[in-house]
Amino acid sequence: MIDVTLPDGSTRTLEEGTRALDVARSIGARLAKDALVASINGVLTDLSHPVADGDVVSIVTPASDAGRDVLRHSTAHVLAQAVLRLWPGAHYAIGPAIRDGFYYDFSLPNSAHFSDDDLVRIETVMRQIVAEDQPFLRSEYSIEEGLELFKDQPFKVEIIAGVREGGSPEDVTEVGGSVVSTYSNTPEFQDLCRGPHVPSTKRLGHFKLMRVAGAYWRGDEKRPQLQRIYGTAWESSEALAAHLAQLEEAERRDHRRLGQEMDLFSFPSQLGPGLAVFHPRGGTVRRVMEEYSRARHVAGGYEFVNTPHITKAELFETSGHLDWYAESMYPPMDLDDGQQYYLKPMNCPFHVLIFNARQRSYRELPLRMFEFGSVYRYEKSGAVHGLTRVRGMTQDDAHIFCTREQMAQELSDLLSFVLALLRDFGLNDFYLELSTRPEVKSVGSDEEWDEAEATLAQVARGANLELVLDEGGGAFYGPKISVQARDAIGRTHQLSTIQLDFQTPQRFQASYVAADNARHRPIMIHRALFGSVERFMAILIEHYAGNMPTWMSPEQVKVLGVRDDHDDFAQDVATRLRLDGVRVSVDPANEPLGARVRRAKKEKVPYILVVGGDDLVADTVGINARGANDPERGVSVDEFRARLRQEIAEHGSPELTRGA
RNA sequence: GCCUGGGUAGCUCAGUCGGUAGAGCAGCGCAUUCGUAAUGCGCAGGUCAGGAGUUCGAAUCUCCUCCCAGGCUCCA
Repeated sequence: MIDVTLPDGSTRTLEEGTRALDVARSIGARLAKDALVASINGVLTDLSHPVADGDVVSIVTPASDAGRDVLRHSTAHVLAQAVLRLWPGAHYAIGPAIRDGFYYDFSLPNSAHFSDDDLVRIETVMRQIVAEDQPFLRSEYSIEEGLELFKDQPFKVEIIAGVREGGSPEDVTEVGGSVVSTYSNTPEFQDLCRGPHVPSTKRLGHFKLMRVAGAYWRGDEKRPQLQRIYGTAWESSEALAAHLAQLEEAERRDHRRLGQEMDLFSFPSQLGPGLAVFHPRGGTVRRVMEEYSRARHVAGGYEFVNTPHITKAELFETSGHLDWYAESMYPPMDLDDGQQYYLKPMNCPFHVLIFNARQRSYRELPLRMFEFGSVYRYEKSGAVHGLTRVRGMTQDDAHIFCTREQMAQELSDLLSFVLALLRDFGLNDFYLELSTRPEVKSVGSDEEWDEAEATLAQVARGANLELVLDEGGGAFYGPKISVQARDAIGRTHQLSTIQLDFQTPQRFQASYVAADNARHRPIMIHRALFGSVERFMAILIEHYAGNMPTWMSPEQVKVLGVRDDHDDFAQDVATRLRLDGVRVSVDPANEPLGARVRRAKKEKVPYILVVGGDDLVADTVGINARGANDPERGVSVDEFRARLRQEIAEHGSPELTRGA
């Protein structure tokens, strides 16, 4: 007999030769029925795996992160089986579980491609395989046997051979260590895989194939491009439906769609990809964002600077950007005197020149220079995406020059400043990411990097937020903290970045005179809070689903007379609001009231004021607020003005706090 | 940049076999005067992304270019 320990600490005595599934049965028939895989001493295994004396065993069911991963991975195998059934001779590469689903990469005979119709056919076959209730059977082979077994599958051979030659960690994972493990559910289909898998295909079924895409083999653009099929899979049809509903919600909020509908901005094709124009309404949102940011920066002790959009090559040679990023810079303009001029992709070197414009004293530090700096980056044509990835953008960019002694305090003040500003824009669910030195593509000594990383890590830990490590994700000149924010539908966006840089001041030989009368090198902090104004606006539009808080709304109030003999009073109300600084317009009564209310609602105006005969006499308005169900009648104009002034001043968004 | 799929009126879309363009919304005009999500009638609106080719004839077939979408790669 053997003893195993369960997650609650209890033990169970079972016969020798017992499998994980038997442990589940010993706990309960219902659990045994739900069980997908087991975790033995923290390692996920098939249910058929034997347990030994002293093992700690827990049973993994579908409605858990581990369970969903297994479901998705097993569904990917079924996808591959279906594709091989439909396209004999297809080559299959890898098919992991990913967030919300799975994918599998293929190469079809005669360089054929999947079409959208093919997805339907494949899904049909997958459902047949599920209905056939095929078991997932594990086998183990030597590497040589594995090479023979998959001799017609070049991608599998490459993976196995990779393991034999030392192998990348991914390859070892794929294969299952120095033993080649495979899963077959029928003689028809066998796949190289570490596992574990669900006991049988019958346990799958709540999945949907989503799309076809090209993907480079091993993620390397110099390698062949494979055909990738993406799918999503869940533990129940309800969970699947909820996921699909979430995708629809994201589509409804898409800033590109809302930007069009709300007349905020557009991308004229005459300008080229990734180059946006802001229409008056979008321009208003943008202006309000920038004005508020400026006011906060003034209060935060920043000085305002301005720099040109083009520069001689020398500047970016000195900064080092041309060494690493020449490909994603617009090509240079060759001018008459043989000089090359570049559009600027970054503001930092310009700000260093301002620092260097005269001798600096330690008394001036920290010196904080801020600029809404427009930069141009030649993003690959396939990479541009709405306002979130553009070729021309404006960064809310600042560079802080300070001493080494000041930097820890400055960074921690800065982090508080950043979070406060983001909260003012209505984001309040954050975590931090610490990005360290890149393996290639970096400059500077190990000591400098170690000090910079240690300082940032200390500051990040002090913020009392979840902290995630992003190994090797730093800039070439220094490590960074990035602030990640979760939006209203739970997606995360990388927003602000704070980078610590010992290199650029050296490259530009920046210095200040300290109390000891000697020259010292300042350190430099790069930081952008919005990231870019364009991208931040896109994130806010999606966060609010277009219902911008009143203080940011392009139009805050629309006044509607009931009949045209009320239009003069409507104008009067609008004029009084305008004197308060409110963005307001009147929609005259040559259409029925219902039609005008409907239009204003579709425009997402926060307040629709309806004025009729009663209001004209009593100097009141009827308030139809965005997100509210019933209009509020007979509110005095002055009362409404006071409420609105307060709401705008506090940056409140009442319809959100009302839960509408 | 690569793979796949797209581009028809300001927007959303229809357009049969290759026979020369259509709806709804928006816009404009007239009528309507109305208390909270669509008043009626009329008018106007198009180099079918652009160019070349095949054809008696091209929105439709072929090629090239531009732009968009979803991925991959990249993201200072």
